Amino acid sequence: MNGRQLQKLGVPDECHREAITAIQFAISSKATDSKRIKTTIKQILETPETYLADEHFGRFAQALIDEREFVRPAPVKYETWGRDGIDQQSHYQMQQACGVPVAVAGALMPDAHVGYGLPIGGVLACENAVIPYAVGVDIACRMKMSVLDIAPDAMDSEFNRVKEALEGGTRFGVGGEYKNPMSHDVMDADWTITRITREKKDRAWKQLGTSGSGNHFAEFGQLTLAERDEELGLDAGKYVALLSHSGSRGAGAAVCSTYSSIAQAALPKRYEDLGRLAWLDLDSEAGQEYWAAMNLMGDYAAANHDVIHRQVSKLLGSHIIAGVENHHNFAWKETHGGKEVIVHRKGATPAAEGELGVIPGSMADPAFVVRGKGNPGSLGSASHGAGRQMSRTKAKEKYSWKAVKNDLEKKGVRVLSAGADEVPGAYKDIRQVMNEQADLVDIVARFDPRIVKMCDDGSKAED
DNA sequence: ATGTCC
Repeated sequence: MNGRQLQKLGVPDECHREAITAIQFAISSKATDSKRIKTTIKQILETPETYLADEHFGRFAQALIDEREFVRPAPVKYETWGRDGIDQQSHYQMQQACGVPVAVAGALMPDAHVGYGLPIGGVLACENAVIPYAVGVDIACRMKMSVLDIAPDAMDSEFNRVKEALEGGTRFGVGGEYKNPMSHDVMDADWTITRITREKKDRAWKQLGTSGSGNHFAEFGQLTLAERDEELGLDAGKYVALLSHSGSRGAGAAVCSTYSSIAQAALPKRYEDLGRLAWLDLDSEAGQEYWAAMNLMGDYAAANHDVIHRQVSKLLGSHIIAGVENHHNFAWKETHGGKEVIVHRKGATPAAEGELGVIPGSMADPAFVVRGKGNPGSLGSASHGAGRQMSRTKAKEKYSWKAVKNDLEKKGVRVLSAGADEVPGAYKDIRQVMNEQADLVDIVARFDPRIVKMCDDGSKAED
């Protein structure tokens, strides 16, 4: 008897394996034959309780009862920051994520918006399991800020030199790569830990020092500290800083899709609707592979920013005197409520007590260097930006890039290239978002963008 | 956010 025949008889998919085992056992021990088996199965389906002690069909009967009694665990509760600015669809996604059977806690950040699987701005803690799409496509998408030893007025008086350093120090575009790859220790790491990292190593090497597309950027701006910060090692004052937003590029995306496909194929039938929220048990082979690959992508993304900063500062003939950096698409083993859990932050900044991070606004609005407060409700997290208030398509319809560019120049922000879908008006107000998460982070310093480089989408930044 | 084979 095959799966199709079992299905026709009304045997639930979840019990097919037990049914087939039982039938084979019963036929081989001559307790039944292929002519009578249909009738037997029908009888068991009617009253499984009476077959529990049956030598051949007991386990099948138990599986049927378990299946009938199964109820999904209720979704775990999650706290939301900035409730008014978050759409219903993001809440729907977060609720569904909280219904994943391995989920133990969740939180939604004030910049939340819809994503694949877990919303962007979503934080989800799971027990001994990892969800590739709760880390995100761009594994270890992250921020890095370097404070340079040059005077703030250089961004005006030596604009061309600064501009050339920015343009020469990184590269944008989906397939963006270098013909002659940069050198970095991360390429000496073991990339054979998984098939996909082994296959993508060469491309990853060529993509070292690149910025990608979408909301990624590299920019110069003025960093302002109202008072000295010991950890940063900076006195109160104004500085020039380089801020970059990039991730693990093609290699990270390949790791995500490879392991989410494995997870989705293994999704139990009763959880089929969870789709991209499919998880991998950390004790499974695939789970361990993903974890190792994710961590390699973390090191690689950090190296990617390292190369960008090294190149830009070298071209400028400057030195790095201080810095802050953090992943905002990643999963960590952490202890919350006395229990070790896997905390996924997808578009969320780690904000444990005392932890430094960078939260960007938009090209016209400040980024903030923040220090975490370790709020247990957000699982020690904060937003990773202002969050979109408008889709990319809508932003392109509503705004004329030329007008926006002129407006920005009046505000003292020079955009070397960008897409019309990244206009400041497409984002929520970062100051309001910061107010909404005042119980998650303290502001340490403010960074005002001055010279901005993003991926050109075709709608020219140059007139 | 990425990159083009089911």
